[in-house]
Amino acid sequence: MFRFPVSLGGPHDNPKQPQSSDEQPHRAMMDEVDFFRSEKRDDQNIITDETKRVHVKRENSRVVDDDDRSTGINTGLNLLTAHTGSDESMVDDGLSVDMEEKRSKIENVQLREELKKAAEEIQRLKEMLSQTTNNFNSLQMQLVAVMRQQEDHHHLAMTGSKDIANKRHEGSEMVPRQFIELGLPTAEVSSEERTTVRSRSPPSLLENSSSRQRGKRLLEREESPETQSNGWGNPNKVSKHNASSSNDNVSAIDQSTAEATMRKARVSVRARSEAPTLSDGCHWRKYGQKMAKGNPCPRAYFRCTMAVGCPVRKQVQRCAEERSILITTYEGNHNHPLPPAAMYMASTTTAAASMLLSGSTMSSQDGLMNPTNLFARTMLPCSSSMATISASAPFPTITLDLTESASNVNNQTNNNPLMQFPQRSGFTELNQSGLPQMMGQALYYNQQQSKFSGLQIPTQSLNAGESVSAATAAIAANPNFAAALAAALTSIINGPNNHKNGDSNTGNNNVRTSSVERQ
DNA sequence: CGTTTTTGACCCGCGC
DNA sequence: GCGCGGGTCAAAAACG
Repeated sequence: MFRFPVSLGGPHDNPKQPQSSDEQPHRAMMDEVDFFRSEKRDDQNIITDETKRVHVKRENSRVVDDDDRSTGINTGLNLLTAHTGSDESMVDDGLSVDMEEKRSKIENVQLREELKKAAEEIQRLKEMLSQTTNNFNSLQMQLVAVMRQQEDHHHLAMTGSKDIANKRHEGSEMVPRQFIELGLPTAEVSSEERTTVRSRSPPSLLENSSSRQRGKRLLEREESPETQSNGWGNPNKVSKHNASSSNDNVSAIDQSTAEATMRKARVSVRARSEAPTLSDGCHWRKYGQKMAKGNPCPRAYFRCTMAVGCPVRKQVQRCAEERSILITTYEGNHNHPLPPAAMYMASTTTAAASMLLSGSTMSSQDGLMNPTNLFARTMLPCSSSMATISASAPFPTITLDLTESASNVNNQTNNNPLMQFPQRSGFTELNQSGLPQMMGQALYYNQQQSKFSGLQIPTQSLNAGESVSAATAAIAANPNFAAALAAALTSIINGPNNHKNGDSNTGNNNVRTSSVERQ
């Protein structure tokens, strides 16, 4: 049902990648074998280029025969295509020096290079996965919006009246507004609709906040880094300039408004930690510290420094009542690839922000029906103390309370699928910052599912790792790519210590089919 | 020497 | 209008 045009482009743009990643194990193994058997071949070999090539092929075929006689054809193909270069260099070294020591060193260097390549490949796949996840979330939000629109139309048709015509008009507005606010292409939006959105959307965004002017000011501030690629400098001048010339560049304003709005949604994480900050995989630069009223502990302000102009910020403050509790508030979405550890947290903020903002941008007439409340209704019954949503705050905020005792957490996770993943990933250790993101993923999934299943809390739900794996499986038509990506996903999600979830790969198909069935 | 942290100043919105 | 509080800036200091 979903398509992933952006992410699918990655692997297919580089058709070598799946192949190379697929070949890594073979290559390493072959090289080892070559190393131990090299002396015979060196004696037999002749130095001309042609015979070198011939030798390489024979060498590889020998190895294949020794290792796996039944599948000689396939492995032979792999070796012919991928091993020629390294083997040739090895032969050259053996001929020029003829010392096993040196060859072994070269072998080691080659193996390290290959490992490095493999690591880079994995890293690239992880980044692609991160992007895919974000795109997936955005698409999910679009789907929710469309379904909401359909629901509204259905409801309005049931209670047909004159007022309903007006409401329907609002409902038809809603979707394009939603699309725009998500920062997605507005090609589907007609110019007429865009005009409506232009004139009405910004106020509607702020109506839900407690202070319209405050929101307006923040909106102006937050526009500047988005419209200017230079980052956060001189927000006031830029915003004023933008405000004065806003009539000229409507789409830019819409885009910046959407992104600024996205940035306003916050995900707050309460966790016990003796460390000054929660290590979440990102690079942060502290840009300020303030003594907040009512709290003897200072509040520190950080911004992401992994990319120039990244709008993500976080606030760190210790709880006044209990100093061991660290409250970390994330705001915004990263505009750059992330390492896996950071991807977890970033995806949380993205998903949570998407939920909150979709809620805040839905029509205000159906308060409890918006995704934010779907989120609440999905999450809170399971663990009311684990996640709370603050709608009265100036910014919509999801608070994840991770300070519960381990026993409580375990008890809850037994019945709460949302907590399965954190529990698995050892989230009780605060430095394992995977949980919030996993929460976000799982929450998002559940929110969507609850939407699809008639707003019921799913009794059988996907955990975050499975959801990601499911998306991966849905994306990857190429079996090689799927295998490589699944391996990478498993390593990302489960971490190095958790191999018992190796069967999650086998569960991917089930997850995918079940999720597809739901759709 | 480049990067990060510290810290006082500043800006802005809000309430009185 | 004024003070307060939250948030940010930017120069200086500290650090690696």
